[in-house]
Formats: sequence, C-alpha cells, structure tokens
Amino acid sequence: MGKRLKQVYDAFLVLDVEATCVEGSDFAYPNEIIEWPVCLLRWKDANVKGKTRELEIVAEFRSFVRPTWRPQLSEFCQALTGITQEQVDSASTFPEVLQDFRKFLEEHELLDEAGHRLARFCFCSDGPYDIRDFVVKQCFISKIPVPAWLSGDVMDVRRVVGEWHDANTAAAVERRQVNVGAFPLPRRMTFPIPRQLHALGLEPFVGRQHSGIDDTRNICRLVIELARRGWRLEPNTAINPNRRWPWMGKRGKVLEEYYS
DNA sequence: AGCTTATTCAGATAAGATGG
DNA sequence: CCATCTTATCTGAATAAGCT
Repeated sequence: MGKRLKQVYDAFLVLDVEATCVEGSDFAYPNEIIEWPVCLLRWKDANVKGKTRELEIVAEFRSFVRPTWRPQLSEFCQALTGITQEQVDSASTFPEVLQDFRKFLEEHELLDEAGHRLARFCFCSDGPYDIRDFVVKQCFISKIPVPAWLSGDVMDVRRVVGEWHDANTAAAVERRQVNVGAFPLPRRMTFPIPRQLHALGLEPFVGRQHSGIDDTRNICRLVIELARRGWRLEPNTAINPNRRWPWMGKRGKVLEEYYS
C-alpha cells in the first residue's frame, strides 16, 4: 500500500488515439487520427500539505475525427479499431475537434482563453506514440502547429508500469540481490495493457481492445493504481513538434509518390 | 621477468521490435 | 521510407593466470 505523496501534477489527461492504417503499413505511414478520447483525472484526497494518493476520473472528452487525406477507412483499420466509416464521415475534422477539446480544457480550468496553463497537467498514454508521432503527423496534414499545451508534459504509462514492475516484483528484487555488483542491471519490462493490469494486480481489461475510449479508460485504471501505490507520476517522453517523415512535402502536402 | 592464453568488462556496433 | 529503445553481438583493452 502506498503512502501519500507530494505529487507534481494537479491533473492528468489520459489519451489513446486511434488512427488510419492499412495492412502492412509501418511506422512511417501518414496516419490520420480518427478517434480522440481523453479522460481527465484529478486528486480527490489532497491534504493540507498537498500529499495525495487517490486519483479519480472527473470528466471525459470523446470525439471521432474525419480524416481528409484518405477519408476512406481500410477494412483492416475498421476491423482493428471497431470504428466504422459512418462514424468518421459524420465527424468533424481534426482542427475542429482540437478546438472543441480546448474548450473542454477551459471548462475544466486547465487552460485560459489565451491558451495559458491554469494548472499543472500531464498527458498520459500507452507507449510514446500518441502525441510524439500521431499528433505531430496529424498537425502537419492539418496544416496547424502542434499546440504548446499538448507537447509539453507527456508520460508514457507503459514505461512507468515497467519501472514499477522492475522495482517491486519479487523476481526483479531477487534478481537484483543475486547479481550484486556487476551485471547489465535493470532490464525494464514493458508489456501490453492487459498484462500491465495483471502486473498491478487489477482485474482484466474492460471493453474492447483498440477501441480508443476503452483503451483510455483502462490506462486510467493503471494510472490510478500507480498513484494509489505511491508512485510518483511525472513526464518521461520528449516531443519534437517539428519532426518530419519522408512523405512530408511542403506546406502540409503528403507526397503521393509514396502511396499509390 | 617475459611470454602466451584466458577472462572480464565496457563501449561500440548491429539487429530486432515497435502501434493503428 | 522515421526514430527510439532494448537486446544481442562484436571488439579491444585491461587484467589475471599459467608456464618456462
């Protein structure tokens, strides 16, 4: 059981986007975001000294997003994410959804109208990809800058769970004791969400895997449990908003020669 | 001591995995 | 086709050990 801890952040925004893909596409593909699900977590037990342990979901934002470069979803993508063509057809484009999301952040007193931070908040996702890759790609395609409030503080929850696992499991502790002194030292374990849940002693995955909102809610369970166990939650992922991929042409153009 | 061979260790390099 | 992280493999220097 964790002790109460002075935590750095007031709020956490757990995010797990879904994006377009085709069978066999690799990490350089111009993925377009098609679902933007976010849960807002806040402390519910901060004492006078600001020490906390209990996080709770206080709000959810969820919107599908209509892709513009390749508006038609592949069969593969629909099967993977469970998202239908109709759902994206009737959705807004990314810049519009981002505006709505910004309003959400203002309503919850995380940003002011000028986009300044009103509280310390940190985005959380499973793996480093969501903001580092998908958001950066999407902003290029949408011809908009990556908002500063989105690229600052990012925590890869999968990695944190791995670090927690290394530091706390019997196997890892034993390994460390046996190998006093000279050994390659801590190999960090990382694994998919269902096994992360198990590692933290939680009940199995709830909902449908690769559904953005369900993934997001399960990541929330991980973050809440890490906090409950007294683990400090802080950013561990750098974002380069100007990162470029080979298919990026001038002024938001996707070079078509890469994809027939 | 002088030489050779083995062992260890650290750093470099190569290879593999990676989410939607 | 990118970038990053992790693991495995290689390499070379330093060290240790064995031998005459």
